Amino acid sequence: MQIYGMAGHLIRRLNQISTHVFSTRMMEAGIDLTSVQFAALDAIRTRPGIDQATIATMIAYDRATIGGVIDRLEQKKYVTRSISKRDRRAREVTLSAEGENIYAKALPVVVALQNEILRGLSSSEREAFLEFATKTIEANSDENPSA
Amino acid sequence: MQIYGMAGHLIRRLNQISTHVFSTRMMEAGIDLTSVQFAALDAIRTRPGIDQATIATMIAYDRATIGGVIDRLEQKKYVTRSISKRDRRAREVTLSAEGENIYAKALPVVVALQNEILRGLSSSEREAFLEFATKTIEANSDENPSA
DNA sequence: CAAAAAAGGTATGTATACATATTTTTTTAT
DNA sequence: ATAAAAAAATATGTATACATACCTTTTTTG
Repeated sequence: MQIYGMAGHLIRRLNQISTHVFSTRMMEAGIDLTSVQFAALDAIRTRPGIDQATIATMIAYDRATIGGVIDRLEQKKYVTRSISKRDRRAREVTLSAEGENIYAKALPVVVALQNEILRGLSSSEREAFLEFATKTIEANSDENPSA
Repeated sequence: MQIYGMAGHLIRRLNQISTHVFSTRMMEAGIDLTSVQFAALDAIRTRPGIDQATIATMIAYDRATIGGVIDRLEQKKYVTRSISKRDRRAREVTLSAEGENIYAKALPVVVALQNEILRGLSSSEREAFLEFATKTIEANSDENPSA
């Protein structure tokens, strides 16, 4: 087993843990949202009437995935979708009242669970970790803006 | 947008970058392996005749996912699967000659791309990052051995 | 302005990723 | 030794995740 100490393996495990903490805490709070769905709600809330391609860019996903995510948010009545009058290719997505409610309910839970993900690190270590992560992401975006 | 600085979001982006670098470099090298498939080959190579549940535990996946991964490795002729004589529930998985070859071809590529993922960090920062990641994973495994 | 390029969305296909249920087989407990 | 519990696979269902192709609409360009 040569892979245990590799960056790729460790990062995948971190993401696995992060996702697990997220779903556990949301479930406990009685909130039916995945982390992508929450991120999408967050983007839509910031820019009401946003189109799907912009949501995808903002939260770093591809259009196809976001299409499916918005489908499910629409099914749950958290967002509404309508064809834009300015650009008939685009769908304008907006939070419903239920969407605002679930977002307000979820936000404190989501904020609280962030430190839980990094449990095991001290405050200063957490800060350093997040800084290294940010730097890594920036470096890779510079190299490959499409990724 | 409240999510940009959150641990969960940054970790997902890291994983996205990591996966992207992995597939790009493997593709360039003419190797048809995903990161999970490589991890599985690595585990099988370490313990020839290993069963799927043990593979899953070693590389931190669930059995259902690994079942599909082994299916695809078998289709590509990189592994062989047979019912264990000691335990007829279990499938003994072993690398084929082609599997050994592709592993040998892939390993240097995989090793080389690890630092590329963390480009943007200095050597000492890379080391610190990997240490923080390891610590985080350990802390979460202690809290939740099943995760 | 008409052809070409680009952009938004959807469709399709592949590969995770994991929860839950089911089947088969083995192990444990009485 | 037998019923019960546990374990290994597989099956099923849901949700990413992303590449590629396609359709429609808009923008750009000659």
